[in-house]
Amino acid sequence: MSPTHTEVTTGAADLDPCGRADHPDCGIRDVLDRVGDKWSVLVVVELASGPRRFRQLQRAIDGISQRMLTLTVRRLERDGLVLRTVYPTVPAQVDYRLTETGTSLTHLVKALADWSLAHRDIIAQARRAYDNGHPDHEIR
Amino acid sequence: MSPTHTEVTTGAADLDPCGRADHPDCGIRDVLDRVGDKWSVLVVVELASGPRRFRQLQRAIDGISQRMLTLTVRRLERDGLVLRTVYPTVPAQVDYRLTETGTSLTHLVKALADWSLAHRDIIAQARRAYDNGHPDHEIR
DNA sequence: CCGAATCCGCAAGGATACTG
DNA sequence: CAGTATCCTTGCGGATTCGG
Repeated sequence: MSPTHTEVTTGAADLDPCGRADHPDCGIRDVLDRVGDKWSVLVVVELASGPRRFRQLQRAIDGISQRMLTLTVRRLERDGLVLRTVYPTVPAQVDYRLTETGTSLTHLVKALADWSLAHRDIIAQARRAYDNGHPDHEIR
Repeated sequence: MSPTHTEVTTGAADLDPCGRADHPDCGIRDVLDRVGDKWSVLVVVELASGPRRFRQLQRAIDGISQRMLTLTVRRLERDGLVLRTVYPTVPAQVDYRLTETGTSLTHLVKALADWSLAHRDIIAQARRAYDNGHPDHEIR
């Protein structure tokens, strides 16, 4: 019981990821709604190495279906992250490449990958510890 | 602007978000599977401002249900990103705070938020252009 | 106040078949 | 090759109720 806990504000906005000290849902939801899905980031990663054609992408991204690749790449195109170019050859030939905006995203993705690799062991260890301490508890 | 498109493949691996030049699915899937869900990042954001109790989190994060807050916070705890402390008062009182690992994530989240804000207008514009050029096409 | 447990709708995503 | 169309399963997540 600590009724005098005061407000937690304490002017401690130094670590606030948002620009504001209060809690607007920032633009974070936007990014996540855009590339937080199952495949978008992987497409961006693949395209970061250079332009790719449809089948190339599908082969490179393990487990993706044509349907999901189509949807994913269409959404990225719509948001202006990917440029889609159709060559009127026969059979049809299409290539995808990152736009300037899309390329700017790759730096973030790299940072994410770096973070993941840097903490994967610690996280795995934390999981084992948790699961060990909560034998019967099912969380996932 | 892209007057001289040049080859993005200047030696190939310079922009590769992964550590490797080839295409392993890096650790990106790991991060996204962990915090790519609907609420995790928002919880991290809120906790970045300091420790919070359950109800505080729920009130701060607009629209989240107790169920989702519980699940989210439990997963974060399991992964060692959040520390959960129970005070044996009555009624029960619990607070959540970021661990070192969790705090290290906030920097990434901030970068994400920054990117989002910096590109939101361009992306919105790209969308309008796309939707304008594809009137009847339904992508979302 | 802090949850766990249950029910349930809905949308994401996989599999398959077909077209240009 | 590069998609489109259709069906169908899975599980996320919301609403509600009950317990400590």
